[in-house]
Order: sequence, then C-alpha cells, then structure tokens
Amino acid sequence: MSMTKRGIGMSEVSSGDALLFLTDEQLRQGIEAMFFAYRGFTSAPDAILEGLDYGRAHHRALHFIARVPGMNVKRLLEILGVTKQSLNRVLRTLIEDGLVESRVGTADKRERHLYLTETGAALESRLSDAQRRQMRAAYRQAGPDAVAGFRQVLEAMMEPRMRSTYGSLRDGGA
Amino acid sequence: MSMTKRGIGMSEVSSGDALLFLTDEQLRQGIEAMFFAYRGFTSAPDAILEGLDYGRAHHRALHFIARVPGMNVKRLLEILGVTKQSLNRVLRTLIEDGLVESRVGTADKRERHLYLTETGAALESRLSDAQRRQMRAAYRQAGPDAVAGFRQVLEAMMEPRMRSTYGSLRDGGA
DNA sequence: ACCTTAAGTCAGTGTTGTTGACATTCCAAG
DNA sequence: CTTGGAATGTCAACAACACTGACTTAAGGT
Repeated sequence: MSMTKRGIGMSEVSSGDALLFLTDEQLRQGIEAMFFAYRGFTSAPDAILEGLDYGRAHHRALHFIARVPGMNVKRLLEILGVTKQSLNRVLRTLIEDGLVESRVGTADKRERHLYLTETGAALESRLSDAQRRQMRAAYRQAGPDAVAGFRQVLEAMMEPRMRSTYGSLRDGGA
Repeated sequence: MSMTKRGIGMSEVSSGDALLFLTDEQLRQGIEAMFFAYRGFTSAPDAILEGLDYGRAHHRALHFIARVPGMNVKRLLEILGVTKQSLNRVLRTLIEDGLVESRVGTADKRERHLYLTETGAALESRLSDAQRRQMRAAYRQAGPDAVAGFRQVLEAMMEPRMRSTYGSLRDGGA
C-alpha cells in the first residue's frame, strides 16, 4: 500500500496512478482517519477536565484567551463559531471562578477585554501541556515532512473564513 | 505498514532548526489547525442533515454500517466509542425509519447484524459524497506528498486502540 | 436625537453524550 | 441440563453544549 510520490500538475484530469490519492477509497480512509484522530486529539485535555466542573467548551475559551490576551468577546465568538448565549454560559462560570478577568475596554467602553488570571493561566497550562505532549508525540513519530503535509491539508480543509482567522492568529495575535 | 525512514535521528535533543516543527508555537498551531479544520470537515454533511431529523451521530452510524455491512452492534460500539444507550437511540430511529435493517445473527443468535436498506444507502451516499467532495478539494489543493504526511500524522495521533480499529477497517472490513 | 453595536440575560428546545437498573436471549462450561 | 455470563435492548434521569428568539443596558457613531 504505497503512496505515490510524483510531483504532478494538479490540472491533469484523473486517469493514471498519479491521482490515486483521490480515489473514493483513499478519501474515505482520510475521512475515517480524521474521525479517529480527533478523538485522540481531545482525549488528553478531556481527561484533565474530568472531575473539574469544566468541559471542552471551557478549554477552548481558555485556549484562545491565552493565545490573544485582551481579546474582546466579539472576536472570541467569531473564532469559536458559537452563539453568544452559548459562550456566555461558559465565560460566566470562568469569570465567577476567577479564571478569567473581564475588563471594560479603554477605547470603546462597550467592549469587554478578556484576560486569564494566574489561576486561569495555570489551568490553561495544564491543559495545553497535555495536548501538546500528545501532539508532539505524533509529530515526532511522523517526522517533519509529514508534519508539513499535515498542516497543508488541514489548512485546505478549513472554510475560508476560518482559514483567515487561523492565519491571523498564526502571525501575530490581536 | 511502512513508517518513513527519516534522515534525522529523533533521539537528538532539540537544538538546531531540524526540530523546529516541535516548538511549542508550532505545536500550538497544529492544535488550532486541527480545531478549525475539523469544523470544515463536518460542515458539508451537517448542512445536509439540517432539516432532516438526523444529526452527526446518525451520519457516523450510517457511515460505518455502509463500510462494513453486516457488522454487529458490539463492533459498531467499539468503533464509535459511545455507550450502547447512546447508540441505541440513534440506531432505533434509523431502523424505525427504514434506513437500517437489523438481522439476527446466524452463528450467534444474540447478535444483531446491521445493514443499510436502499433508502439508507441513498442517504449515506449523499452524505458521503458531500464529505468526499470537501476532502477531495483539500487533497487536490495540498497535493499527494502533503496527503501522505497528513495521513501519517493522523495515524500517529490516534489512540492505540483506535489505530488498530482504523487499520482493520482499512484493509478488509469485517 | 436616532440608529447601531457590544455585551449580557432569560426562557425554551434539541442533540448527543453519560449512569444506573433491569429484562431477554442465548452460548458454553460445569 | 443447569447455570453463569455475554450480547442486546430498554427505561429513566441527567449533563454538556449547542441553538433560536426576545429583550435590556450601555456606549458608540452620525
């Protein structure tokens, strides 16, 4: 079961072996791989969250607040792709529990800017470390070239809006 | 099952550029890429399911029943990684609606073997086609080498149990 | 002043997951 | 042949996380 390795113009219509990676069977395997891998991807942080009163939604919020300190609620909503009611439920508990601080905006006082407290940063680190450990193991096992390809395919899979969101996080935050 | 033989020994401790793909920043980007990409991955079938009385759980069940016709419930439970109560709710509606047929096992009459009906196969095709179209677009955009890497990393990310499940689906089904 | 935007809130609903308890059927070992 | 345990199915209750819709408050911008 060897994967073809030819640099070939993608404009060519499927005929030979070269596009074997586009057969329905190959695509289906990719779909299943994505499904199974996503479970592995979330399992480490999920294990930590078990027992605490938080879930995956809290983890995601913490992650992006850590990533872009001072981010306002609107931006976080766009990134997470959920409704404000859904986010609010999560955010409220995080603020009540002293993991997140919500400061009134300086330029625009309607906005609330979100920051992790020390406690919040501590939990975020625990979660992040666990997830990074998993990711690191997978990266190490697959090697740098595979990782580059992995990233390329994932980026191509994103919806355009999310791709630009992803890009803006990548190079430089706010 | 050929794992790539890479130029660089993975036992070397991070120092030069060679392991730049293992920096915390790189890992974090991979994590975010996975998060955003998964949304793109599910969006096409989700759009179809909208309006029908089914959800993602129904899609997953249909997918794997289509993949391994005659699969018993226990196997499906292992693959999906949910409780039997959770699966049963989904399966029951699919059977009631005539999308899935549940036949008593021949060798072991306790077992139920699951098959798609014509109607079930039709819906499964619609969903599968939509998801494959998305996947194909991403694959085409990234190219064959990237796809090979993508698959390698995903496989490394799976939990061991899921990796073997994935493998058994890949080469040969039941 | 008026309209819009940002944020938060209340109420209701749906999907998907979880436990726990229990019944049924049936294979296989004693 | 009896019995223990496995496979399946079902009922009930509950939790996490999403949704829609309607509304308020505060602070812009024009």
